[in-house]
Amino acid sequence: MEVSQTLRRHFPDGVIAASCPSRVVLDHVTSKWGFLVLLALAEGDSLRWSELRRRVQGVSEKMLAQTLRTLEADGLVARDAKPVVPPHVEYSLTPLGAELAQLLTPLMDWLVVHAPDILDRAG
Amino acid sequence: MEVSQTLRRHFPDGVIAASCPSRVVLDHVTSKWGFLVLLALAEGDSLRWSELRRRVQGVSEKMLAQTLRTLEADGLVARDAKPVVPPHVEYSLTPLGAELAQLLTPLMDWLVVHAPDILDRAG
DNA sequence: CTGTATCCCCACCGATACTG
DNA sequence: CAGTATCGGTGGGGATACAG
Repeated sequence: MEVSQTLRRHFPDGVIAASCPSRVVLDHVTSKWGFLVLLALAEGDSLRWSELRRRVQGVSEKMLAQTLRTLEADGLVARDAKPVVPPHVEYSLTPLGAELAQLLTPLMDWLVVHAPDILDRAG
Repeated sequence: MEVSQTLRRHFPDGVIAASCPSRVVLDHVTSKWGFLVLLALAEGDSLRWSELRRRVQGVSEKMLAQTLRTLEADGLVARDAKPVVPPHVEYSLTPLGAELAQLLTPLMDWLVVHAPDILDRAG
């Protein structure tokens, strides 16, 4: 197996610099809830706040808000607040976020399929 | 965009259960250093402890050891300690780990390419 | 060279209460 | 409905010293 040409081009010696900007985004994506929020939106549908809370099981209001704000600031998630009462807010992936989510989905697939074996072995 | 058939089959309602075993493995892979350690080994070469420390910039001895033990217990990383003095230990991906790493590499590619834009926008 | 052992902090996160 | 504000604990993780 080989790492990609892209990575080789950026890091010929195989070292990803601690100062590399990708570390920051990696932290966002691999944050406790970032991955699951992006995945929940990966179907392409807009989801309401309450629907997101339901799908990302276990997330608290605080962490959902924080995660959504981070991902929105990163340009990965779009927030659409309709000016009605009671409030109605929809979240969806931006084109950039959709690109990213396409890479996350096969990873989650693999984890779902192999997790039982892995945990059996690990005890 | 659509989530994969695999995810749909496991979670028809789009909800990944909080109790799903994949959450545990997801935590290992998305842990602060798990992703980078797997990536460092993704070239396929065996790496020595000291080489890993060099490539995964910023990791402490404690966290490298802990991460490697977790990944080894998960069957993703193989540890080969040669009975010589001074000690000589090599780490590599298992076939399972190599499968996983193949999904991680394109993700890191994407992050490296897009991180600058994302951070510019996010400030 | 390849780790373990220990101390300790603080940032993450959950729980709860409250608001437009 | 869709959040914000605040408090408190907890364990992840860094620093250091030590060991086989």
